[in-house]
Formats: sequence, C-alpha cells, structure tokens
Amino acid sequence: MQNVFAPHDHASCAQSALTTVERACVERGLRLTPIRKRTLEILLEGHHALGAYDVLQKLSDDGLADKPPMAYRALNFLVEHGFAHRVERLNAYVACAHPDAEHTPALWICKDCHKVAETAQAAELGQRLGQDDGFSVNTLTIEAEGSCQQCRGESSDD
Amino acid sequence: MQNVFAPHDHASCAQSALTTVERACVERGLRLTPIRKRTLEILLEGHHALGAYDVLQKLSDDGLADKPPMAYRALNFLVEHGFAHRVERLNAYVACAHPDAEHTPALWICKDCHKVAETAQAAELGQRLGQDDGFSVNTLTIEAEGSCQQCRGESSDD
DNA sequence: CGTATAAATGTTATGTTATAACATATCAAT
DNA sequence: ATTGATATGTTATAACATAACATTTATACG
Repeated sequence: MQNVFAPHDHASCAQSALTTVERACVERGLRLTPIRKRTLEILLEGHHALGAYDVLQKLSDDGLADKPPMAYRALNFLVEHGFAHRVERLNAYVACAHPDAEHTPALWICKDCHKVAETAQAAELGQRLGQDDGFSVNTLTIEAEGSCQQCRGESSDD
Repeated sequence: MQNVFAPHDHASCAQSALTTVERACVERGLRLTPIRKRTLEILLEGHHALGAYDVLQKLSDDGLADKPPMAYRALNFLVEHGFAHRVERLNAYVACAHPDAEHTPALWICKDCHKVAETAQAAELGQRLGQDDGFSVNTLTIEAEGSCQQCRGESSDD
C-alpha cells in the first residue's frame, strides 16, 4: 500500500483510488463535481505534491477552472474530506488513497524523486505526545524530508 | 521549561534565552548582528509565532530594516542555527530557548491563546517511524494544533 | 597599516501562495 | 415552481518569499 516509491502499476493504483473516493462520496452524500473529480485525477497522476497553481494550470487546460479560488476550493474540498492532504512543508497537495474517515497521516517527502508517501500510524502518537503536557491535540502534522530507499539504491536491510 | 502556556516570569524567561543565544554565538563564532539580535528579541517578546512581515514591521519601527529580504535573512539565520523555529502550519517563526546543537522540536500550537510551545522528544521518533519503510529522514516536522491546558481551564488529570 | 576576501546588509523587482467579498448558477427538497 | 443550500464565477488584493545585484562592514593576513 504505502510504497509509492517502488515501481508499481500506477494506472491501476490511481484508478482504484479514484473509485474508492467516488464510492465514499456516494456513501457520504458528497458531490464529486467535475472540477473536484478532475482535481483529484490531477493529483493522482503521480505521487507528487502539486501546488495549487500547478493544479489550476491543468484545470485551465481542460477548460474547467481558471482562477485561483476555483482550484483552492476544489483542493480544500478534497483535503477536508480526507481525499487529499496538504503538505505543509511544500505548500502543496497530494492525493490520498484511503478516504476512510478521519486519519492523521505521516508524510514522507523524498528530496530526490520528490514523491510523497503516506503512512497512517500517527494519530494516537499525537495524543500521546501531547498528554504529558496537558495539551489536547486537534490536528497533527508529521512530515519528514529525506530520501527513499529506491533513491538511495539500497537494499531493505541497510 | 516547556510550559510556556502557564503563567511565568516572562522577562527573565526571555532574558535567559537571549543570554544563552549570545553565548552560543560567541562559542560558535557566529555574528549576532544588531538586526539578528533584535529579531530574536522580537520573537522572544512572547511565545507567539510571528510572520516575517510582523517582524519586519517591528524592525522597521526600530530603524533596523525595512525590506522583506532583511527580515527573512535574519529569521533564516536564527532558524539555521537553531535559535528559532519555523512553524510550517502558520508560515511563521517562534523563538527557541535551547540553542544547543541540533534538535528536532515538536511544536504545540494553541488555537485559543495562539502560543506555541516546544518539546524535544521528536528526533529519534522520525528515524524510527521511517525505518520501517526504508526511508532515511533528514528533517522532521511535527506540529500539533489544539488547546493548551490553561485555555481549557482544566486540571492536570483531565 | 592596508588591502584582499568573505560576510552581511541594502535595494529593486518580482514570484508564489492564498483568501475576502460578492455575483451568479445549479442542485435538491418540498 | 419556489426556496434554500451548495457550488461556481469573478474581481481584487493580501500574505508570504526570493532572485539578483550593489554596497558596506568585518576579518584575516601579508
């Protein structure tokens, strides 16, 4: 699931993510309008974080949107519902593949291939860290920059 | 140390942080120039994150700097040397009080009082989280937004 | 001392990211 | 069909950040 850094059948990877989101929207009564759907597709083209203006450019190429608020609204919709994540370190956005309810991802940003991976184990972590100091966590951001195994050309037991 | 949310003698808190940084600069051969020193003092005025332009305004009031790059350069100096941290979630900057070598802080942003606290336990955490997936972490960002004990008006065993 | 060189500051201009505010259109329920 | 909520269209501007180059100041060393 989470090794987006490794070679994989990306077409089916993206397709399955899209299908999952489509289903989730039906289930939850959310409207995956053309702009929103296309925005998700754009993010799903690769495991890279895209800036809002990159997305806007592509939406514009498709004749779907041509002004910043349009892209931001679509991106915010996706982020709000957990279909995409904002990468704070990059001021950019990346598609999410598990649109199941709330989740607090940890994001792994490879400085070499610029792909961004996601793992899910961060939620209780924040609660736990905060607890010691009486801090009640609403949202937690965990982002690491470094290099993925593939870019380091190393074997798994390095 | 880390409970900046609780009432405390802030004048001495800020003074001691400044002194520590001054010493560290001498030790490490760094130049704490007037702009840099004043920038740190500005950040130390409270435990709040300030935007670069907020800092710039204050520097300008003091006749020390009046153009964006000046503020950014001073802030970047402080961040590079661990005397301040950038809060990614806020695009803002907060003073650090332990200028001892490298450290990866976890930042706690109270949405009510807007103070930002820092704890230090995050470094190995990143390594550990990454290890499972063969990701080699260079830098780690951990930021939580929520509410501090003081703002919740709760006792410590809530 | 004086001059070379590195570091810091000064300045212009512009690039990049994001939202406020308000108008219009579309959808969904009665 | 009317209404109310949601989404989109549009203008304008706010907020954050840096590239590129000129000038000044500090420091090192002959």
